[in-house]
This record gives sequence, structure tokens and C-alpha cells, in this order.
Amino acid sequence: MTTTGQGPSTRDVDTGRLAVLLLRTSDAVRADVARAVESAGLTLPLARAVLQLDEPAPMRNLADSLGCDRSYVTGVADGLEERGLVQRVTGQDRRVKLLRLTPAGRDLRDELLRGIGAASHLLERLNDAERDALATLLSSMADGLLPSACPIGSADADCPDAAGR
Amino acid sequence: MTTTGQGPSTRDVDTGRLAVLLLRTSDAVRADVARAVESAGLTLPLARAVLQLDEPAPMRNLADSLGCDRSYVTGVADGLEERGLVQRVTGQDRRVKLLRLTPAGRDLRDELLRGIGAASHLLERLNDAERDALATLLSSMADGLLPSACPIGSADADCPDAAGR
DNA sequence: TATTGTTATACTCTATAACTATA
DNA sequence: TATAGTTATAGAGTATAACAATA
Repeated sequence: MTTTGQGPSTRDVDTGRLAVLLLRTSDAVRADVARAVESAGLTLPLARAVLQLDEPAPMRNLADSLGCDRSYVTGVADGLEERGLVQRVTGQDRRVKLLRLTPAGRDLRDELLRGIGAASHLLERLNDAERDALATLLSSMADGLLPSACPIGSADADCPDAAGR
Repeated sequence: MTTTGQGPSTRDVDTGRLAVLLLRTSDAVRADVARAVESAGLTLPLARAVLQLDEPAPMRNLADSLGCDRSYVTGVADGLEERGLVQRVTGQDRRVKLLRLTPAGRDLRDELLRGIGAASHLLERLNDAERDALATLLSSMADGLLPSACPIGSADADCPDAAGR
């Protein structure tokens, strides 16, 4: 794939092609995931929030890890609360609200993971070794992206000084 | 990454996690790409259309390969035509309109690829071998997705019976 | 009758700005 | 003064349905 030795900035062009290929592939995966998620009665954004909530997290944290604005998380939390999937829990810092999965929310999260896996047709084209390789590569890239919940060892329960903020 | 031997449907769960990781990573790449594209004066959808148009393609084909509706491509084509990046060319089947990059369009496409490559910070974390591996994996997955332009050897210029339709 | 591209319209996702309550 | 969450609103992206021209 990497076309070698064709002058300057060729490397950027190759990287550009790789980025475009990644977008194209991920769009198809996204469509697979969206189908699985909708058949579980959720929209994609709501589902992604549920999948992010392995641990209770301040809404602000969720906004960061979802890459969206705080205001958007309000609506997401409303939707999830209506469905009985999360609870808002006031933090020690009383400005903060943590989102915590209910038992129903945890069940749905597990079901979502299975459903998404079963519906991911594009990933089915890879054998076990290839999946491992892909996971490793993506992890290298994603390393450093903001994590879902609180950084380990945060001084108090509401993780006051999360990575970089 | 693949947690082995923990009961049934564990494989689906692992696949689900991989799909979620892919979405998360691709979102970050998308953000990188969007920045590069905007600094070239285009929106992301317009840019993706330009990048898809290595060869002139019927609008319907572009809709398929972009994974969107025909009606949306009308607006995309309008935007690109306004900027002098593409021309609409009536096909042999006179219902069909091909989108063809102008010289300015081709120049911009090349510039976009360079700009995107230079702005893809996440991909910069991979060395050459890792990029090749990623490209290979993504290609395996994307193989079979509808191609941008006409399938090679289409009977007449407007590729009447494109893959599967 | 079926298909291409177009138009008009509406919906979903998401951000911006201003507000409140804490800190 | 700065930050967390909320509200109201606006914008981007995209689809749906009905239509004209062509096959």
C-alpha cells in the first residue's frame, strides 16, 4: 500500500489515502452497529454512551470521551434515564452529576456488545489473528484519547483533575 | 485482546468491543480529516466526493459508494460545481449524469490527500510497517464495498449494471 | 413500468450562547 | 472568578416522497 520513493510528500499522500480508507471502512461498520443498536431500541449516540459507562462517570467526562459538548450529554442522559438505563448521582462536588448504569443498563450494555458483534459483518471477514492485529493497531492509535470514566486514583470520587483539563 | 474460552457468545462480545474501538478511533481520525478539509475550504462530504472521483462516475454510483441517497448527491454536485471542481456530463443513457473532476478539481484532490495525511495525527503514531498492516486489514474488510466509479469493463460508458443493482 | 436526477421538506445529530448553582 | 450541568435555539448533514425525463 505504501508507494515508496516517488518524491517528496508522497508519504503524506499515502497517509491521506489510509485515512480515507479508514473513514470508508468505519462508515460501513457504523452502519452495522447502528442496525444492531436500533434493534435493541436505542439510537447510536445513546448506545455509545451506555458502552462508555463501564464505571460511573461525571457527565463532563462522558462529553470528553464521546467527543461532544456538555450540553449534548444532557439530552443523552435524559434519554437514558427515561429508559431506566442510568441514574444521575450527585457527586461530592455538588455541581457534578455522575451517570451510573442501573442493573437494566448493565444488562443492556452486555446485550449490546453481543448484538454489535453478531451484526459486524465487515469484521467477520477477519480471522482471529487479524482481529488481534487490528485491535492492537487501533489501540496504539487510540492510546491517549480520553478514557470513559475517572482516571484511576483520582483524589476524590468526582475525579477533579481528569487528564489534561 | 481476544479473551479466550470464557463461554458462549464471548467471541461476539469481543467482536463488539473491537467494533466500538474502531468507531472511537475513526471518530478521532474523522476530526483530523475534517480540520484539514475545512482549511482547504470544503466541507467533509464535499471533500469525500472529490476524493471518490478518481474516475468520472454517474451520480447514482457516487451515492452508492458514499452510502447516501441520490437526492443528497444533487446538493453535493451543486456545491462542487459552484466551486468549479466538477462538471456534470450527460451520459449515453441520457437520464444519467456523470460527475467529472475539472483540472482544478484534480489539483484540489491531490492537495486534499496531502493535507489530510499531514493532519492525521493518530495515524502518525504508527510506523511504516504498522501502516501497511492497517491498510491491508482495512482493505480486506472494505473489499466488496461498492467502488467509486464504474466497474471495469462496463458494457457502455454509463456502467449500466453496476455491482449488484 | 422502472430508473436517473431533482425539488421540497422534515428529521436527527450536534454545537453555541446564555443561565443556575455551586466552588 | 471559574466550572458542571441545563435550556433554548440554530445549524449541518441526511433522508423521504413526489416529480420530470428517459429508458
